[in-house]
This record gives sequence, structure tokens and C-alpha cells, in this order.
Amino acid sequence: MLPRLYNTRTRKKEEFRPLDPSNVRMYVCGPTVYDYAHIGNARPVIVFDLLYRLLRHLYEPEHVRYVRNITDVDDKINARACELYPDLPLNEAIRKLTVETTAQFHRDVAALGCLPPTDEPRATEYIEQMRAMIETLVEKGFAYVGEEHVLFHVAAMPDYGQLARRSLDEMRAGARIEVAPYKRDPMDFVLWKPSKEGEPSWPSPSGIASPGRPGWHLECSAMAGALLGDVFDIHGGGIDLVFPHHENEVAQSRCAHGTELMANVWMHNGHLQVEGEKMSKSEGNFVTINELLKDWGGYGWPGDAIRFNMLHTHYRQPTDWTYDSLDNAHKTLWDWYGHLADVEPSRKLPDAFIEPLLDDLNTPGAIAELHKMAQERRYADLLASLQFLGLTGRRDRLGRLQNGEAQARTLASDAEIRALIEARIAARTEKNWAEADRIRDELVAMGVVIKDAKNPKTGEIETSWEIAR
RNA sequence: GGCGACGUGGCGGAAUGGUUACGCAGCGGCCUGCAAAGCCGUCUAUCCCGGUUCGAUUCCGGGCGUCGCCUCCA
Repeated sequence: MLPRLYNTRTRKKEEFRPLDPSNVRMYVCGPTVYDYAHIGNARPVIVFDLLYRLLRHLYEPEHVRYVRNITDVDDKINARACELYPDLPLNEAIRKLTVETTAQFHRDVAALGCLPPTDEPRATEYIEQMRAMIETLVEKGFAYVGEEHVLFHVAAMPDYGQLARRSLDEMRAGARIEVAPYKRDPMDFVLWKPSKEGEPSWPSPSGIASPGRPGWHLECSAMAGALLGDVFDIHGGGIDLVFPHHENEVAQSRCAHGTELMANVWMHNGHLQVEGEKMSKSEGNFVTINELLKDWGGYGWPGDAIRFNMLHTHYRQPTDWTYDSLDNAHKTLWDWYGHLADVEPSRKLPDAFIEPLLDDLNTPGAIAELHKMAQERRYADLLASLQFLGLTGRRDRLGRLQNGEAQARTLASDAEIRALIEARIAARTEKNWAEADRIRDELVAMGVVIKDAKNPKTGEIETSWEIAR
């Protein structure tokens, strides 16, 4: 069965056929490394990681190439570097910021169970290719120089706006941007711009004397072209990137390479809200991945729970990130994982689980199958399926850290818990219910929940315990 | 203002021109000294108004609402 993917370019779900099944190529826009990645940034990383896993499953791992860039040249980076390291020379501050932020990003997404992409190019390593692309565009008449900038001339491309389905006239009418005097058309966008003294800069293309740096959209065109070729299979990112970022990427790449397409399939994930509100620093509901892992809503959450909660909603739907749904996701995994300790995963994934995923990554449908497997106690299938989704299946990896007082008390008293449980068993044997209940209350106050179960063989009561969830 | 997405039970969230997904919560039961856990069972839904149709939640039109993009943005 062929996978079907929703293609933003055609606004339809289509059967996916790679250009070359022995070299399936996907490009996803990665982070701009100037601050901690937030939970909204995590969505495309997780979604396209799952797609990567699905493609590897279908075409064999060695036949899939997944490129996700690191944007390390950007005005936001410059601003943040000045703010954080005012005493360092700007370029040194920028290097420090981008290196540290990249490392943090890697730790965060690894905790969320994401595989590293096959290639992770940094924009600053591809300046040469960007410059060459600009030269080509100028030579072919798609770009021009004005006041030391190089601009892409949208009117030179007859079907500019095709991806976002916007006509130039509409966009010109609705444009809210200030039109720079060196632009021939308000919608023309920057390929290269001059750098101020002290800012990162490289020798400029197209006969511009002073040094400069690339514009906002060029890096992806250059890196995708260099690593995946002129035309490749899948290009992904957040829905907000459709315009202008991806539209402009398409324009640059197609005009430079003289191709009808840049990528066959364009995929975009929906946006995420937090507790019903748009995430913003001013609202105080800005949630970083790191914060979730360390302390959010009183707990440090395991990566599995974060990932599972994310996959609970279809990737194109808008989603609301809430404490309740995360808690729910955690609880579900906790229940399942309790059955999987000594289970060997199945060799083959159940068809009923894979089929929804082949239908435009219908993760809620696949998760419904997981519930069915758990209900039918098909634990080998359940574990294999969970692992396919990038989840560990291991309860010892699912501990939810409690923060503050409760955590301190619980962690300090491991041996004490055992002693109290023994004392309670003794009290129960004597039918001293008051004492037994008192001990149980004491354990609850420590954040420990006990469970009695009858051993089916001996009939003995056995008590287990866990940290309260 | 322009373009677009979406609106399913208390909550999350699939599917579908006709036969009440699924999970959580709730409720009932079994078990239990009590509780928790476990097991079994179970109630509640398709934003509004028209149209097409034997029949629409599903298709079409209108309305209302939510959200996004048009400016850096996942």
C-alpha cells in the first residue's frame, strides 16, 4: 500500500511515489538558534521524525535522506547575542550563542525521541552556494542589485504565489510592509543585504563592493539544492512558513535551477496553542521543551509523554497544549508500560497500526489501534508499535519528577517506605485496621501510593507501591 | 480589508451518504477489613438555517464562532 500525503502545493491528499526509491529525499526547516526551542518548535520536529521513520520503514533506512538545517545567521541571533554577552565582540558572542543553543536543541529533541537527521547543515557553511545562486539569478534576470542589496524580482516569475495561492495583485494590495526605495516591486524580497560594521559578513556577490550577508529565505534553497538536488521529494515545516518563506524558496530554487518544481510534496504542520491561548512571552504561557522536561505544572515530564501527547492530534490540525492532555498521555503510557517489562517486541508491525499512518500520518487512528492491542493484551504488538512511534515502552523511563517538597520527601525516604509497608502488613495480619490505615495515610502524605494484590498462587496479600502520579 | 483552516458527547479525538471508533473523566458492579489498583459493564455528540437525497454528521449554499497567514515566526 502506498502512503498518501496531503500536499499543500495541490491542496490534496496524494499517493506518494518517490522520484527515486533508492534515494528518498526530505527537507525540513530547522531552528534558528537564538533561544530555547519551545513546544511549538517541537511539533514539526516530532511530526517529521515520525514521517522519517515511516519512510525508513517503507524504503529501508539507507535509502532515505533527511535534511534539517540549523539557521545560524539571523538578525534575532545578533540581537540576542548582544543582550546575553554585551562584553564580547559580536561575532564571538554569536558563535557562543549559536553553539550553545544548538547543543541545547539537540539535547531537547533527543529527549523527545527524535532521531538525528541524516544531514544537519548550518547556514554559515553554505554561504558560497548562496552567493553562487544569487549570481545565477541575477544573470538569468530574476534578481537585481539595488543599494548594495540583491533582490528577487517577483514579477519576473510568472507563477510566483503558486504554493500559497496568492496573486501578486492581492498581495500588493494587502501589503503592510514598508516599501524600501531600492525595490522595484513591493513584493520583491531580499537575497543579500549589507552588514553593518561588526556584524557577521561575507564578500558580496554581483559586484557589490561592501561585505554583506544572505537574506531570510536563501539558505534553505542553497542547502536543499546542494544536499538533495534541484528537485526532491518532500519539503516540510510549520504552516506559517507557507508564505513567505516557502513561496520564496520555491521562487529562488526554481528560477535558479530552471525547474518546474522545487519539491514534489509540501507538508505543513498546524500551529499549537497553550491552554487555549496563543503562545507568547507577554502572555506568560511560553513553554520551552526544556521547561517541560524539568518543571512544568509542578512536574518534570518524561519525553515519551510529551511526544505521545503531541502525536495525539493529527499533525495538520491546530492543537491545544494543556496540562490535562499531557497528564492524560502520561497516565495512558504508564498503564501500558506496566505490562511491557519482560515483553519482546513483535518482528512485524500490525497492518491495522501501519495503515492509518500511511493515510497522511493519521496518528490518532494509529493510537486507537494501540488501545485495542492493550485491551486484547497483544503486548508484543503494542511494544513494537510504540517503538515505531519513537516511544521507549519502558516504565523506568517514564518517571514523572515531582518538584519541590513532595519530591524531596519521597526521594529521601526510599528505605523508610519499605519499613512502613512492612509495619502495615504486620498491623493487617493482627487485624489492627486503625494502625494499618494510619500508616497508609502517612505514605500518602509522602507522595507514595500503595496497591494490594492477591497472589493468585498462594493467596497471600502482596503490597506494591509507586510514587503518586 | 484579502486569503485559508477548522467547528463531533464533560474533556481529548477518529471515521462515515444509512449500521452510536477509541481514550480520559463520570456512573454501576466484581474484588477488598476499608481504600487504591485490577477486572467487567455503562450513559452522554456531530454549531445554526436552508438545499440535494428515500436518507446527511458526511455533499452544496448561507450564517455564526474559533484560529491562522498577509510582518520575524514551527
